[in-house]
Amino acid sequence: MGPLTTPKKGREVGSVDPWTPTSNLKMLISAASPDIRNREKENTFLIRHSPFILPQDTDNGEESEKMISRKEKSLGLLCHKFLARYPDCPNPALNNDICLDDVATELNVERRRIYDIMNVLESLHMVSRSAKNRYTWHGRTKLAQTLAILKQVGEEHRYGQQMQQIRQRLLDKEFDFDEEEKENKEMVVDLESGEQGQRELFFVELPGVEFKAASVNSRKDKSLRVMSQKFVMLFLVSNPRVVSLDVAAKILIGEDQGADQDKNKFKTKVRRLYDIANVLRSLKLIEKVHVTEERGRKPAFEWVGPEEFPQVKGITRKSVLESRGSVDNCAKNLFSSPGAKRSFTRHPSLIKLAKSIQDDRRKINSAPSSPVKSSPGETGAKHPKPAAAAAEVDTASVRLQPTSSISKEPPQALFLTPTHEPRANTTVHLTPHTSLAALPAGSVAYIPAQCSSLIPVLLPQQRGGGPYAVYLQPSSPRPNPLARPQPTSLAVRSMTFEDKTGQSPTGQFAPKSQPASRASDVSPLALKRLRSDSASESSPSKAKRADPNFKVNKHPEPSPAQEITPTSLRLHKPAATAAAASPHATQQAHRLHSPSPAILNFTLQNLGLISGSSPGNGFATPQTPECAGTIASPLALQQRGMVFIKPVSPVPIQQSVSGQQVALISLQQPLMTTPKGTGLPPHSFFHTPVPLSPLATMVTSGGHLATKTVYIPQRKLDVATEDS
DNA sequence: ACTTCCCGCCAGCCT
DNA sequence: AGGCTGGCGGGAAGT
Repeated sequence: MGPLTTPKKGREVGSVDPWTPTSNLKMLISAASPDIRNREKENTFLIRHSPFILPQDTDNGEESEKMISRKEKSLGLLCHKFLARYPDCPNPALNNDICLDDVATELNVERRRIYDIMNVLESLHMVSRSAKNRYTWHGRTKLAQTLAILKQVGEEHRYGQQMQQIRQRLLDKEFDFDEEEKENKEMVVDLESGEQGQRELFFVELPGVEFKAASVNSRKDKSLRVMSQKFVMLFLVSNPRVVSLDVAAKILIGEDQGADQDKNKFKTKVRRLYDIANVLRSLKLIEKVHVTEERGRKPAFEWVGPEEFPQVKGITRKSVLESRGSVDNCAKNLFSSPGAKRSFTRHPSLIKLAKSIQDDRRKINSAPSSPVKSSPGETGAKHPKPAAAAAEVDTASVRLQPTSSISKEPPQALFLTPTHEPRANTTVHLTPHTSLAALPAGSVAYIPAQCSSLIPVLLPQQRGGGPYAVYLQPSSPRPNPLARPQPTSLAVRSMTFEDKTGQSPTGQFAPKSQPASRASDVSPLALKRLRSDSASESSPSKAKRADPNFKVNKHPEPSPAQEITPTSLRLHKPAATAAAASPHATQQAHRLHSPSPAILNFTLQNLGLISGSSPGNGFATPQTPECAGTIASPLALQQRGMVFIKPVSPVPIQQSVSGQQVALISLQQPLMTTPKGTGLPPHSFFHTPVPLSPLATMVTSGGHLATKTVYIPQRKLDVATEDS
C-alpha cells in the first residue's frame, strides 16, 4: 500500500533526515533559530532530570548529541515538555494563548503530534480551542470539575458494568478458547443492545470550555477526544482504578464500530489508547501497571489522579449525545457525533436509548450554554472556582499522611505519595492517595505497597452485611512478632467485601483526620462472627526463612518492588482461612479455617476497630488512629505472618461455560514472589478466574453481597507463589 | 515474539 | 484553493 514506513531510528539531533519533509523542516528551523535550539536544549535537560519517563536510560553524561531514542520522542515526553511551559493554574489575566505553530516549532515536533496532545488536553478541559491554530490554556483549574463530571457520566453510562461484562467475556474465553471469536462478537452485540449499552459517542463539555465555533464542532472526527474522555471515565468508575488496555479498547470499539470491528480495529484502538495514555501519564493521572492473568500479562493503567471531586451539582453538564436527526441539537451543543454517518447501522434499541438520554440531557442542561466564544479571561475567572478549589483541597487531603511520630516505623515507609515515584512501568502501586476514610463501608482497604504488606481495613459497615477481609494464613499459630519473620505458608480462602460499586461514595466519608472506624462502628454481629469463625487454624508450615527483604520496611525510601517479599509464599494445602463474617454465613462457614482469634483481635485492634484486649504479646501497638488505614503497625502484622491479598476488582459471580460459578478476581500481590521464570513483575496484578466454592456462595446468600464475594482458590495462589 | 507507539499519508473540514 | 485537523495503520524500537 504505500510507502508508509517508519523511518529508522538513530538520527542525531542535528542531523538531517534527507527523506522526510519534516526533517528538512527541522533542519531549517534549527538552522534559522539558534534561539529555539537552545530552548529545546533546556527543555531536554529539564526533562532528562525529571522523574517522568526516561528513568535511567540516559544518564551517562554527554548524550546531548547522541542518538535520539524513540523514547525521547515519545508523546508522553513531548507532552511533558509542553506542560512545562504552562502553569497548572494559569492566571486568567495573563495571556494563555497557545499557538500551535509556536509550540510545534519550539518543541521541535510536527504539528501532528501537537494535535494529539491538544486533543487529550482538550478532553480534560485543560485547553480549549479558541480559533484555528490557537488554543487557550486552562491548566488544571477545571480538571477536578471535569473529572467529577466524567465520573458521573461514566456512572450513568454504566461503564463499570460494561467493563465487568467484558471481563467476564474474557474470562469465559479463558475457559473456552475455541469460542474466542464468537465471544467477541457476542459481546459486542450484548453491549450494543443491552439496556446499559450506551453506544453513542458524546463529548462532555464544561461551561466556558465548550467547543466554540460550530465549525469546529461539527467536525465528525473527534474520536481521540471522545476516546480520551471515555478512557478517563473508565478509570473513574472502575473499582479499583485499574483498567486494562484490552478491556478499554473493547469498550471503545464497541461504541463506535458496531459489530464490524475486527482485529485491526482493535489494534488501532489500542494504538490510540497508548497515545492517550501517554498524555495522561504525563499529566500524572494514570500510571502503567500490568495485570496478570492466566493467559499472561497484559498492559493496564491505574488511576493515580484525584479521587474525590466536587459535587457536580450546579455545574452544567453538557454531555452531548449523538441524536439521530436532531440537527438543532448538534448545532446547539456544538458537537455532532460521528454517529451521523453510521446512523443506519444502529440498533433500534439504541435509538430509543438515545432518545431517553437526550431527554435526560435536556434536564441536566439547565445552565445556559454559551454558544459564543468565551474569552480566555472568562474561563476560570468568572466563577471563583468554588468547585474546583474545593476539589483541589479534597485531592490534597486524600493523600495519606505519614502518621505522627508515635509510630515506630518510619512513617515514610508507610505512606508514600505516588507523585514522588519516579519509576516507570511494571510495578503496581496501591493507591495511597485513596483515603481510607473515603472507602465505602465494609470495603477492604489497604495501604501502599511500600508498606510491603496489604492490611485489610474493616470499615464500619453501613447496613447489613459484614465487612470483610481476607486473610492469608500465617504459618504459625502463635507468632512471635519480635522474632524473625516466619516463613509464610499461606492460603486464602474466601473473602467477602462489600463495596458499592458504581456508586459514588462521595460525600459519606469521615473527615480524614478522624479515625474512620471505631469499635462501635463495627457490627457486633460481624465481630462475633469473626471471632467465632476463627476457632481452628494453624498450620505448622515450618517453612523457609523469610525473605531477607522482609525488613525493608525500615527503609524510608521507597523501593516498592522488592520489599517484603517472602519468597516462600507457598500455599499450604489444608490451611484455609475463612473470613466469612456475613451475618448470613452459615455453619459451613464455620468449618473453614479462620485466623486465630488472637490474630483477629490483634488485627482489629490495630485497625482501631476494637479496643481493650491487648495483643498479648508484648508488642507495643502504636496508637495511630490518624485514619483507620494507618493500621498501627503493618510490620507487626506482617511479623505475625499475616498477609493479605487485596481484591482489586469488584467480583461479580458469573457462570462459567461449564455452569460452574466463577468469579473473576484481581489480586494484587506485593507479597508474592514471582515464580521464577515467569517474567512477571513482583507486584503484578494477578487477574484470574476463580471457581466459587459453595461456601463463597453461601457467605453471600444474603443477597447483594453475592457479587462481592471472592473465593480465592489455592490453585491460583499456587500459580503465583510457587517458587522455582 | 510481543508490546509499544512514532511517523506521516491523506481524507475531510475549514477559512 | 489551500491550510488545518486528525484518523489511521505500517512497521520500527523496545522488551
